Amino acid sequence: MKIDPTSSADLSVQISDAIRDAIVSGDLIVDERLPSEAELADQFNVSRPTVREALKRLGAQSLIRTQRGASGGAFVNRLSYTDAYDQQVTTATLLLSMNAVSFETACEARYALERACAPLSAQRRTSDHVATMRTEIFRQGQPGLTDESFCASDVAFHRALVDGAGNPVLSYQLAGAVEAMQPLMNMITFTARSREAIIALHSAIADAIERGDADAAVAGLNDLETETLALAKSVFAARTKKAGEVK
Amino acid sequence: MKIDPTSSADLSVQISDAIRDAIVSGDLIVDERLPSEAELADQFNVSRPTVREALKRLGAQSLIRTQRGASGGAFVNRLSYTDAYDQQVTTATLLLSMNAVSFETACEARYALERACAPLSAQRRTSDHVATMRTEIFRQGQPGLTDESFCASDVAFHRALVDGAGNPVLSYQLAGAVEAMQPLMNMITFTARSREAIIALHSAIADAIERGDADAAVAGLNDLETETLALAKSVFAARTKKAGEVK
DNA sequence: GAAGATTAAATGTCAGACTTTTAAATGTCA
DNA sequence: TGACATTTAAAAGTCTGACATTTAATCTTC
Repeated sequence: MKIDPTSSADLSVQISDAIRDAIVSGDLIVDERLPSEAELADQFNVSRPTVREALKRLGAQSLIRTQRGASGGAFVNRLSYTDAYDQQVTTATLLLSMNAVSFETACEARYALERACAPLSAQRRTSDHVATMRTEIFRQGQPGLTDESFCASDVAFHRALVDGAGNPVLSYQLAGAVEAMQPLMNMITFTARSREAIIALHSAIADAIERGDADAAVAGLNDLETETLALAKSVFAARTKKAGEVK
Repeated sequence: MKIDPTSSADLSVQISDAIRDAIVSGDLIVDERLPSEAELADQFNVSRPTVREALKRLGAQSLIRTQRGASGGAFVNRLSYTDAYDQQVTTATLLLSMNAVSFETACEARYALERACAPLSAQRRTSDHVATMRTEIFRQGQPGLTDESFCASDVAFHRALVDGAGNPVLSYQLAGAVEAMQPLMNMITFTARSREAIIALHSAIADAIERGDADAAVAGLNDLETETLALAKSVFAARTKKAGEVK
């Protein structure tokens, strides 16, 4: 690992890049301990704060973890599904909120991806997954549930559906699509009637998944997408009209 | 934005969390300038290096960007699709390589997701997308192409297919699934015959997309998945046998 | 008014010291 | 001998204060 002191790039960037490359290429293997900050500073011929800035950057991407105390230090981190999942969700959420992605676009992407999981889920889901879906459906029917809680339960329902496919890579990929939609969904007010409609569709989907009927599950997701889209459209239309009246 | 000096968490972590929350919640808006490092150090009652570490972490996640010089500083960054795309690809690649994900699992996830895009792509693809697919198919047929280049072209083909759906959120989500597979694909040696088979399937898919035939496109992807899986299985089997002989 | 020189503000870097955490080595006692 | 307390040292975390570098705005001069 070497850096180029004549390069215009910041030293700490060069250092974090060098270490990142070593990790990605496999030169540094999982759980291997990096030299201490002081040693790294020596090796790269920079000061310790500069090394630290580089390490912080790597830590932010879960590429390393640090431990204090004797026999502590920076260790190459095994990127767990949970870490990747979390990163994925925050990135997707920010992407959607910062780029004014339309409800339609996000919704389309989400349901397209979920339909991809449905056949696998119908085939492999365990009873646990079905139970979770049922539980969430029941929760969604409880009176007095806030819109936020309703949305959160909706996310949990869809996660169970996706996890039912039994493919962790798929679950990870879907994390962003499913969870990042929540802030957008939270902008919707659910009337008692629209909740009823959604719950009915959820039940149909859960039934299909339980009896291993892939086609019915896909069809159910299609219906749910149509319903969600129509609901959003009517809510936004009402809001625009109201804004016009106020003006 | 406040931090709790009695908390056991590292100060720089608390600071980066506080700023991150401010960005995610919308308290800080895109392109807004943060106070200078010295001012932040004052506000949080910490030293400048501590603030800098926090900022580096945020920079690593593309949440902020920094500029040197007068009227420089840290600015809230609009997370672009390209930034998100890149992050997604590196995370997915690392996740696969560090967790010994089987070829089958990754392959299944990838094709499931691609099949989700196919119908949309068949409906909306522009002539550009079709042209890209044709170009890559042609390239794949060139003699003397290395296995790596063949894989890279394969990725380009599939990206065009996905982009054809005209949904940037979908393209972003698929980035990880498509590109992270490449290192796994690179482990495969492609014989002339297996290349021929793949190219034929690619052509069939491109044809289907061009004439707007969603079902045929999905079927083509199915065939391609089967072919890829069989190919991988035979390659790995041959390798295992060879290793056994050597022993 | 435009080109160039100056200035000031901000990040980037350095050096060295101190604090806190933590595991391991050491010591003590039953 | 073995379990428990104590010491110790290594490492990350933090602070202070300084200097270097970059860059936009301002000032100066023609």
